[in-house]
Amino acid sequence: MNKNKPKYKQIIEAAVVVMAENGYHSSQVSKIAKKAGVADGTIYLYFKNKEDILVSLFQDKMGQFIERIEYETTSRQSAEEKLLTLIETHFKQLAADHHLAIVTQLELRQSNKELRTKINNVLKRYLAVIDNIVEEGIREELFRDNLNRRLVRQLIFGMMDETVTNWVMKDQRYNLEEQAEDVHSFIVNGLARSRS
Amino acid sequence: MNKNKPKYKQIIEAAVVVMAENGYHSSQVSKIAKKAGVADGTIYLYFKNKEDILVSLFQDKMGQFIERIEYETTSRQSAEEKLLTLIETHFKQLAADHHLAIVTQLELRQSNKELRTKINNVLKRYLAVIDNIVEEGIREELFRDNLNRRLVRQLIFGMMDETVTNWVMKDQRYNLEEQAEDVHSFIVNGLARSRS
Amino acid sequence: MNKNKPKYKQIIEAAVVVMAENGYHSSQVSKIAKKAGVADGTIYLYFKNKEDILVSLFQDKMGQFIERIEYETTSRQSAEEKLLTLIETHFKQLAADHHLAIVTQLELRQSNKELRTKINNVLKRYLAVIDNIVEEGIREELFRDNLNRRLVRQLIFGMMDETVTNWVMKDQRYNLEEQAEDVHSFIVNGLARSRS
Amino acid sequence: MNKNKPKYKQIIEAAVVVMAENGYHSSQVSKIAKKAGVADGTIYLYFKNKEDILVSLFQDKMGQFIERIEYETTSRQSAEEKLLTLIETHFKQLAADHHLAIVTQLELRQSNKELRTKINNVLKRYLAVIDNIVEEGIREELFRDNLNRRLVRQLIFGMMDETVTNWVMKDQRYNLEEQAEDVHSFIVNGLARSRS
DNA sequence: CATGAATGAGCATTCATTCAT
DNA sequence: AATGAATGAATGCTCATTCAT
Repeated sequence: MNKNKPKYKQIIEAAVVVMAENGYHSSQVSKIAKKAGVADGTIYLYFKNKEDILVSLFQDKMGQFIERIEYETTSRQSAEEKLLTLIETHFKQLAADHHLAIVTQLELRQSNKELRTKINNVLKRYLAVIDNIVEEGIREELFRDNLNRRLVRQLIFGMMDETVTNWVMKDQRYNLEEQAEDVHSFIVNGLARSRS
Repeated sequence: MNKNKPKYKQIIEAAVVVMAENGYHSSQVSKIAKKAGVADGTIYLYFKNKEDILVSLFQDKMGQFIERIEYETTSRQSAEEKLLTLIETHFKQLAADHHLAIVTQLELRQSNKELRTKINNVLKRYLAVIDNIVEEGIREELFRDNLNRRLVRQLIFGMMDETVTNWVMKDQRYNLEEQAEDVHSFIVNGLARSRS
Repeated sequence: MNKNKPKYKQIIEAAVVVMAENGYHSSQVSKIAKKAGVADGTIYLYFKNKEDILVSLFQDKMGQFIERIEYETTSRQSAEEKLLTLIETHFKQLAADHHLAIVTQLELRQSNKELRTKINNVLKRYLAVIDNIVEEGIREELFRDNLNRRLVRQLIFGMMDETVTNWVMKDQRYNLEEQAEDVHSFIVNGLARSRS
Repeated sequence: MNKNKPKYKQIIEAAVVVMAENGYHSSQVSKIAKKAGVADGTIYLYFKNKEDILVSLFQDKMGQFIERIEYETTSRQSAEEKLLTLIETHFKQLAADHHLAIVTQLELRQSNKELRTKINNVLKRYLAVIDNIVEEGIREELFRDNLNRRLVRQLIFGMMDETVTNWVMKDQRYNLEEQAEDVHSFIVNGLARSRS
């Protein structure tokens, strides 16, 4: 399997750095190859084409990203705690890797619809994690059950995503992780069973 | 003033259609000119360059979009009603103009950071409208005051935006406006003063 | 006759200034029209096309230029004096009109071969003036008769032209007229009957 | 070094032919590439941009041109002989390469001031060669020393240049080399110490 | 006579991908 | 496996000229 060879990872890492530093439209294959320390042609031994680099990059990085969130949330007891951990871990990971934050929030969104569809497929796994927590909250009778479930998970994702994007657009000048608590509070209240 | 001349509007409308049908990167100036029924060079009598068409398009369309929302919400009594009207009007307008929905949710986001910054400036006005409603809700003692206000308006925008984007990515196959109520409920509950 | 109407002259004068200040390739018809205080379309009531402006400009300005030289040289007695006067008047006129110097020595030479052929036709009259002086010098037994006559007049023109061009290329920073005497001396000696 | 690779030379040669046959303004990069038998993009592996082709062409060709003149004149004994050899070699080389003659005398002069300045820098070396011969003539007490030296070398260059340009403008219909003797005679007499 | 809005042909350059070595 | 020289398609913008008013 190519994916475990060192050059595969070298190219992925180079692509993240090049794209974060130069932007999507200035990330030529030759620039990525140079940063990775390989010849242009070598790229094509590991990736089908340029788009494949970007999709692989996203799969690779988001795979780890989601695994980490799954790992951290599993150890929490309640849905409420799990949700807080999910938000905190989401923010923490992106705050810890500025290059990745720029790439996922800004640069990869400049790709065409086709690439974005593939990216959305990767995100499905994340939406499932969110959904599981919501379901657990409903079972715990913490969350209400009268909202469209598919919608709810999108809303939760949309809130976190918009928060991170704003932080990146503002050049990461303030502390992202501090906002986790408010986002969590908003969501928990939003989903809470109505006052009786 | 060029902006009121008929060709200015023709070109804007053509740009929306061309971009919705062909995608951002296949929207050549010549294609827009042809669809608008003018010569290529005529474009440049009304717009500084290609980017200026897109910025103008967004300002023009979002200007009307926001005005409509301002108009509809003003007549409502409470912050809660205003918020519902805002969400409904937001969804309704995009549901009514499929081309515009594709352009604002998918295509224009493929632009570079510079254009996206200009787009964000236009959106500030919308964020202010949202903020005013939140503030009113706080005065009415309907909404709580213990959340970061800048964050709250972003969260609300992010929820609506993600909802619309998903609907567009799913090829507008379901009814967007039906989701307004759940989004509204989520937000109102999310901001509600904590149970006492 | 169009050529005596005031707008004809306005356009010619505007063309000289615009070309001297902006260079040949940045001298758009619209710029000339603006400087002349007329509409773009008006240009075409007085000139067949853009090239016609430039040819007319050259004919007009060089016509006066040569007339002045003819006038000044006629009053001189000997061929030697006439030649000095010709060189001095040539240099003096261009030194007195910096715009014209730039246009004739640098900008108009960027035109294509066709235009330069027309320009050469205008210069024929000047070459004839030079030739007459050379002929007179031969008759006076001041100049020798063993050189190709067509060549001689070209050489004399080439010397003056190169001198002026260098002065313009050096941004007219030194005194052009001071060089007339040396040029004259070179030519008179060059044509002198061999020592006996 | 790119300059010694065969494609570099192919492109330069193609540029000379294309420019001579089509004129400066009709010398598209694609035309040069086609004539050189390479792809358009290959041009940019060897040259920074279109102007760089033209500057390189001039440096390359004029470098050889001047070297040849330096080589031929060195073997002559007196300044007078050297000057004749210089003129003859100047004329001979351009007469032997009709394409190059058209390009240097007509087409390259249509370039903008910036390119012409670069061209003038290349010519400085030629002016130095002329100057050395003049200096030698003065030391030999063949030439006089009472003329501005910078002016003299310009005048000599201007005479040869004008002669060649006229020959090219007349479609090279007569024999250029035959004129060397008269030009030489004019210059030698022009610079001769005054009769005593 | 005069206007100026409209026209549309024309071109340098980039960069993802290939393939002979 | 790795290289990197070569490829060639694709496009935003300018500006001389026209012509309806």
